[in-house]
Amino acid sequence: MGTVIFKDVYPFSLEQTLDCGQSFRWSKNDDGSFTGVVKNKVATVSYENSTLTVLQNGKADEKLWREYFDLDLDYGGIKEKLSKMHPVLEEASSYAGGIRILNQEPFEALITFIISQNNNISRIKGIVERLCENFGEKIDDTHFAFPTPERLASLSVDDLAPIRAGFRHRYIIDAAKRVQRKEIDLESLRIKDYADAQKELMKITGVGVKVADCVLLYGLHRLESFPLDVWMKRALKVLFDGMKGDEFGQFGGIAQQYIFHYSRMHKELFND
DNA sequence: ACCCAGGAAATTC
DNA sequence: GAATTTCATGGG
Repeated sequence: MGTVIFKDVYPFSLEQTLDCGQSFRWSKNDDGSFTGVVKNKVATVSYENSTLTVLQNGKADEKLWREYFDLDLDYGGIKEKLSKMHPVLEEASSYAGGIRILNQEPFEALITFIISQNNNISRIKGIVERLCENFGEKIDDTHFAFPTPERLASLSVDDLAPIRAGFRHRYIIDAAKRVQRKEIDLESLRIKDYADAQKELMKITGVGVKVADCVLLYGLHRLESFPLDVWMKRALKVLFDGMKGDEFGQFGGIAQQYIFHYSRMHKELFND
């Protein structure tokens, strides 16, 4: 077992970061810590007094967790900037300001957000769990790595029946095959022109604008991405007087997460 | 039973 | 080409 400790981590909230619909692989423990799988590591993460502690299997990997939790970015400063843009964003930033945009693996982000379409978060988690149990490498008794593109590309649509993702099965296979054949190089999308990167992802059957934006934000750390789902469309209309997603600037993705979390926790704002 | 879900493809107008 | 319907499944 390895332990990694990060001090003076602020602003930060495990709950807001790991249970806000950007990753589907973390579960909360009774003591407030979270346990999940990143790459081939099982980790239990806790946060107290501005100290983030990661307990993982294998050798302590400081760099991995620093990147995963985006600890080198100045969220305090970004929060301040965003707060000046709009009064409701100031409110949302103050409410959900502990969120970090995770650096998830691009392929995992691609597949999980394909699964997310026309679906609800609790069911998405179940499907992703079954996907890993069935096709991911076993790490310990109860934890499995996310399946590789090669493994998923080797499957037929029917092989995915046990995960019960319905019409999305063929989308998952198509995505895995394109990545495995290197028709799509996910890493190259980190620096590509945003519209081109979007277009590239949308070659995959089952990937439209919204899923592409999520992959770019959560898998490739394109912080200007502003995914528009049903919640966000509602929020922009009701709370932001019809503002458009591209009006939030280079850290729009962070603003989007603040607004998404704030809106989900304040459903009463949308009872018209 | 019903409605909806971090949408996108397929069909119809 | 734009608007509507369909797609599988199950949480609430």
